[in-house]
Amino acid sequence: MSSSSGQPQFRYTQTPSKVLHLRNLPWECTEEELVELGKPFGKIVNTKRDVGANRNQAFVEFSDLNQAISMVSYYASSSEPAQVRGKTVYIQYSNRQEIVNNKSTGDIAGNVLLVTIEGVEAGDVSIDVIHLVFSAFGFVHKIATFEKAAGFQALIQFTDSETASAARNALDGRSIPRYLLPEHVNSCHLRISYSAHTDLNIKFQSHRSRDYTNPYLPVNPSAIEGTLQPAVGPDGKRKEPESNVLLASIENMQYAVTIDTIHTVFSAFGTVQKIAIFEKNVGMQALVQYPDVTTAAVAKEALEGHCIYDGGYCKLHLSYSRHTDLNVKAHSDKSRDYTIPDNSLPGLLTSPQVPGAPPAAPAWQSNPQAVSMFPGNVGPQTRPDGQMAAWDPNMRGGRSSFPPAPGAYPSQPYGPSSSMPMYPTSGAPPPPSYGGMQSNARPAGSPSVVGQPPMYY
DNA sequence: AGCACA
Repeated sequence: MSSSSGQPQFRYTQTPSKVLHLRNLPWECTEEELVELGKPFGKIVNTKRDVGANRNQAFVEFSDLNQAISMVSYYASSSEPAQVRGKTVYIQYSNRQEIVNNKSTGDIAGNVLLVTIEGVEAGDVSIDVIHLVFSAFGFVHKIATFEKAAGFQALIQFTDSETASAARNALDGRSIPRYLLPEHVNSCHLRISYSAHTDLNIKFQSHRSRDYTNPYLPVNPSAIEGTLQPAVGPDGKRKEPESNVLLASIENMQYAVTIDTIHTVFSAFGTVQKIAIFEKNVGMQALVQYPDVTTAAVAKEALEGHCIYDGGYCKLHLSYSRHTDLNVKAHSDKSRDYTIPDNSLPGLLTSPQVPGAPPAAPAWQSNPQAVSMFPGNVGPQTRPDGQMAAWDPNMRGGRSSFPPAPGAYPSQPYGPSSSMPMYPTSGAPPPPSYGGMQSNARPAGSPSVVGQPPMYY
């Protein structure tokens, strides 16, 4: 099994922030010590201590970004590390832009309620039911739901604390009416306190979050948030830390591009773990997860600006996603998780999973899904019956093309000689190793047609 | 030695 192999990945290239993340702090490091540490570089206006499982991390926020930059820069080049009580302290930019002190005990009335729904699974209570229940007390602006150790929780934003208080007083300790819940739910007590939030930051309408004040907010197709637009830093430059997950935008989509197409294309560079596709305006986007950043970087470099099909069709644009591990259904029309065996497709050539066996071989050695989903030589014009050829394990290296969805081709814009898609070599194994930094060299057997002129543009 | 509340 190759479930997201490796350790959690940390980003070493970080966007500057006036908030710094400090770790390896001594036990019970005081706020004064933190302020003292930052004093040579600027004014620390906020801190948050006792962060992390060991409570030995902290955040400090400078009044100005440049002060934070100077501190990070100083210790990056200093021979003496930052220290507190003689203990080396490791300093990085935080991945947030400000410290939010959440020392609310839940008793200070605010316009946002924190609702814990006891005794239910997250899937039992829909966001629409929550909305219905709490709308009885006033306009619900936003809802965000999440699962924590405490259980299924929701943040519910009202206009003001008076409305929130009314809802809290009426509903705390009560239950959601049974008729609004699945039959198997027996008890459903609400425990309500106040959140320290005043305005929730909802990025997408999804099954877990809603913004009722903004009907134009994009709908998130599969709860994959925050990856659709590359983030833009304060200076307007794209900040795009490397990631093992690529975001592929497909432009000029004259032909149908399926998950299988994506899988075949990207498998040329390594094991594809997961894929999610979704529509974006008129085009299409895909998130493609590799086991590691290096593989993703190679694929990104090799594929950027190239076309899946000859003739400038289905041009790929790659960027790094902020995701590192996609949360997708194993086998739906919009997603695949190749890291878990798919038993729903009998006849699919899946290598037997022996307990304790070494992880699956790299994609170029054995990629059953990719190969099996691409029976060879099934081209748009090559099968008059329009049927997919049966999978033939011996059919390796043959040219194949992607059978388009019926009606996907409004016309045949070019002749047979040029109609060969670019990535049909499902059976032609790429070289055993792509480890060498061949930079611009396209790996043999990677998306290109054997015996055809190169079709990269 | 690795990020706070989704």
